[in-house]
Amino acid sequence: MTIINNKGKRFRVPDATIKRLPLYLDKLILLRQAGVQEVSSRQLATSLDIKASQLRHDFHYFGGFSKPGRPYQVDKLVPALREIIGISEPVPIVIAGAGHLGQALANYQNFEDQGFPLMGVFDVDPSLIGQEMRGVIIRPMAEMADFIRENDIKLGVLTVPVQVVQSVAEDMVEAGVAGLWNFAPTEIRVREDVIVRNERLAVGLMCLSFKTKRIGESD
Amino acid sequence: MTIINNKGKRFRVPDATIKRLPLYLDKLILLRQAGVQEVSSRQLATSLDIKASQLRHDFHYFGGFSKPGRPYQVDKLVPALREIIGISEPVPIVIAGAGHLGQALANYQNFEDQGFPLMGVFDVDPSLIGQEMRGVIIRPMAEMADFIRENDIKLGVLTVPVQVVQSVAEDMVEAGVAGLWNFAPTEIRVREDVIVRNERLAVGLMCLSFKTKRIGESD
DNA sequence: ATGTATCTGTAAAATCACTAACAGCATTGG
DNA sequence: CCAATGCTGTTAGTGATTTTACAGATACAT
Repeated sequence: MTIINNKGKRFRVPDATIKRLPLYLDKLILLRQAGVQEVSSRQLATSLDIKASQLRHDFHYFGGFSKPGRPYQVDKLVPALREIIGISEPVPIVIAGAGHLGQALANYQNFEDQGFPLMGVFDVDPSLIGQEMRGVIIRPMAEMADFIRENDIKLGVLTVPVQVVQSVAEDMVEAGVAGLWNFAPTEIRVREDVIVRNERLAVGLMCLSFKTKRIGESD
Repeated sequence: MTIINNKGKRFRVPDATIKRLPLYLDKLILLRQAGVQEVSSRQLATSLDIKASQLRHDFHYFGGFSKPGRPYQVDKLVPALREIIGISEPVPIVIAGAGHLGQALANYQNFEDQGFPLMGVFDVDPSLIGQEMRGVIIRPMAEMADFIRENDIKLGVLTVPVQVVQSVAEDMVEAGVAGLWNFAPTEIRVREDVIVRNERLAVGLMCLSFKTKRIGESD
């Protein structure tokens, strides 16, 4: 139910396919780091717990990822998927909140590898300000808005306490951010053209627990 | 495509519905914390970006969550969903790796609220061992296996570096864990009756970035 | 009381997604 | 050069999910 335009043309691609593209890309980047050059639809699919035919079906919407008879080439596929997903250019991010979670995310090498360089980290705690993480210095929260404007940052990560997340989110939006990644366990209200992704970690735990209790049940 | 048994009876419930139940529960727990007592299908659904009819359809598989004409009662719904998901009893967890991410998760009050009390945190770093977080003391990694056995822990969280995650995962499985929540950006191989959930945070960032670039496009 | 608005439960219809199957290309080994 | 193998691209068929639509219940205001 989604439309993609590639060089002016318009395709209609199922939502379910769109949702899988980032999974493919993530896995392919891991493979590339491991030095793998070629991967068949079966290899890639089974490692993601889907059928090979589905993967080929997904790729078929975009076409030309490989020649018939030859497996996919990781080096070709990664940029192609990045292009489709819309992250062929690096997408810089900032993090608000340099607590444990903020620092954990800031130290997560993978974001950089996946095309999301960390440009700034902000906090109100004077004992944190000035510390450096991966070459990024923690700055006072008061400087965040200007920094976002000056560097044209479009994605903001919220790892601040739940009490202040609404206000920080508003600052970010005001400064021009187009997407918010919210780790606080609460809803935030912003302009409706701003995309909010609420990361509810507890939901992951529930799914995991659910599955462990159904081992061996008939289907 | 999944079968649920409730008091001896067997129902057939779509996977898609099952996947939404934890989202409902998470949201309802937030509402309960906010003091909300009643919620209509529309209110609950729109806050989760789905149609109200779908929510009612989902609940219909289990039945009896409300009387026709009256909205759902949060206090009734929360335990009912916990029961269905299989987490009506608290599910204790342990965390391996007390780095930033491990500490962030350990300090996440919400897990406790959602029925996943943290029983132990383990690390190899002597400077961390002995520190206390939310009443839980960081212990030496060497004690983890025995602790898991003695306390019959079934869920393990892996926030250790990628180089050692495979080995730590094996220790956990050996000690009796049934589910692993892996935050390391790599695949882990374990007995096939053990459930592994790979938390790929970068995938979330990709989805978010993707959406921000399609604002206003037709459908 | 009675009308109105709001709500859920439910079944049927419409939409969407997945899978199986196979044609045809590429490579390898004899 | 030919057969065997492994691979993708593609389509048609099947299965699953979502949406629509509405009946019947409840509460509230007048």
